[in-house]
Parts: sequence; C-alpha cells; structure tokens
Amino acid sequence: MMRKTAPTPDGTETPIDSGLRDFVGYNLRRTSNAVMSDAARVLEPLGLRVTTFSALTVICDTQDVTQSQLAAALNMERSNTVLIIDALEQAGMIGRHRMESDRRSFALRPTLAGIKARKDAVRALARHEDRMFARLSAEERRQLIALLQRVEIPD
Amino acid sequence: MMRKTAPTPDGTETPIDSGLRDFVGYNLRRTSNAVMSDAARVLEPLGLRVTTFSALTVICDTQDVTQSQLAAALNMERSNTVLIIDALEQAGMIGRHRMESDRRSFALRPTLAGIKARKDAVRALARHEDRMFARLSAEERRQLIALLQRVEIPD
DNA sequence: TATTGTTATACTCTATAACTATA
DNA sequence: TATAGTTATAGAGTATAACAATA
Repeated sequence: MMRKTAPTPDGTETPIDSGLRDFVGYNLRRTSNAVMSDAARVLEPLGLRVTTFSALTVICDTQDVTQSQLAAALNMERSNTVLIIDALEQAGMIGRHRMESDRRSFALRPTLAGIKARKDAVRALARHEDRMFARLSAEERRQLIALLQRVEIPD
Repeated sequence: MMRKTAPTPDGTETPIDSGLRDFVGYNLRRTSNAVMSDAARVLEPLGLRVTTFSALTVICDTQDVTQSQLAAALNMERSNTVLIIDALEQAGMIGRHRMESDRRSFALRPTLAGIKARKDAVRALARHEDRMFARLSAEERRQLIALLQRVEIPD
C-alpha cells in the first residue's frame, strides 16, 4: 500500500504533499528534477551530460569563449568548469587554445566531432522536451519559459 | 572582463547562452537552482534543509505517515529518506513510532518543536518566495505553478 | 595587486544493490 | 515471497579556499 492521498473530514482525498504544493519552489524543484533526469538519460548514449551539453552549446555558439566567460554565462563557479571542459576535451569535442593576447586564458573551440555531437544532442533533446511537455501547447511552453526567465537570478 | 553577450553581424548583442534559452529544461534548471540555493540559505538558521523541510511538512500534515509513503509522495528513493528522517529525529522535530498493526513500519509524528519549526520555516519561505518571485504577480505565480504541475512526472 | 585556470576538498542530492526483520 | 526500513556506496552538482602563471 502506497498512500499518496490522505482522507479529510469531508471525505475528499487530499494529496499527501498538499502542504508543499502552494510553494512555487517545491513545484520548480520537483519538475526540474524529473526533466533533468530524463535529459541525462537521453544524453548519455551521446557521451554527454546536462552540464557538458550546456558548455558544448556555448562553445559552439561563441567563438573562442574562455572558461571564465563560460562560468559566468552558465552561472557556475570557475573551478567547476575545469572538469566539464576536461570531459569535453577528452571526448574530442573541443580544444583548449592559448590566447596570444592574454596567455592566462584558453580560447575554447569545438571540433568537428563536437559540432556533430551538439547537433545530435539538440535533436534528441527536442524529442525529449516534446515528450516531457506533451501536455503543454507550444504557446504554453513559451509562456513557461517567459515566466521562468522573469525570476530574479542573483550573481 | 566578463562577457555575457556576443556581437552579431547586425551589431545587436546576443546573450552568450542563447543556444540554450529556447529549451524549457535549461530555464527550469537555472531558475530552480537559484531558488533552491536561496531557500537553503533561508532555512539553514532554522536547522533545516530543503529536503528535511519537505519531509517535516508532510509529517506534520499526515498523521502517522510511514517512510515509504513519504518517499512515494516526495518522489525519492526509500533509502534516501533514512538520513533525512534521522536528521529530523536528531533535531528533536519528529519521532519514529513502531506501528502495532505492522511492526515493519514506523509511524512518523512531529514533536511540538517540529510543529513550531515547520511554522517558522513556512513564514521564512513565504518571504523568500516574495523576494524571488517579486517580478511575478500573484496570478502569474499561480499560473507558473499550474504549468509546472502539468508536466509529466514518471514514477 | 588582480585575474585565469587549476587542485583539493567537502557537502548535498540522487540512485542502486544487498541486507534484516517482519508480513 | 514480498514489503519496510536500513546500510553501504557511488555519481553528479555545487561551493570554498588556496595556489601558479600571467597581467
């Protein structure tokens, strides 16, 4: 027996987590976890995780981006980009290239394999999102994105 | 210099993560991470984390809920509830009580301290959400919750 | 002095497999 | 056999502090 609802005085059933359902954050976390775990499953056969896919996308779209810029764009610590970049480099998807102008920085550039992996991943994720958000219309998905983007994200 | 936009041929600036912005999942994760990290900060002085707060809430609202029921309701593995329940018990917020009807299960019950901690946490989180979602109207917050709840969550 | 990339480390969340005691 | 709780463990994400090379 796996009770997910609890009886109430008037006989209706209330979800067992009703005390949490009114928090935006609870719904956000619950949905995000489910979507991320499915995304990870879909990316795995392509040799990517959610974090490496995000980094690869930025590297493909931004000529010679540096690790610090990447960290800032993806809202992560610089130190945590290192292993992600390592993984992409070891998978042969990107290369680190010392910048002449500032020899502290690496210019990150995708390889042909990286560009192809990115394209495949985008296709796989499009199908994944069509599945996960099947109950939302295209307009509702745009609306959801717009609402999410209006939430304050501190530096 | 922390470039977050890249120049385009027509001179406008594009966000460096524009290749990701159209994925619902990317926005979901980004926003969820920001909100969760602020929630954790707010709960910390109360001796709670996001996971222990969620569990405490369910335990306060559902008489004699068991750990398996809790796991099912919160979409987590049974094994991962153990440390969460341990933390709440060691903080004196809940108690484990052997059920007479089925001596394999524990009935989880809040203590007075637990009920108070829950109340304090709800107040702190309400302020936290007012801050995080300040740019959304009450109607928009409800809309966001409704959209999130319509996303498929597999078992 | 400040910044870029790096290493080391630690904490949290999540997932799996195997065990125990009860049913 | 099956279920409830537990233990051990591992992977992933995230955060902080300190360091070398370069500016």
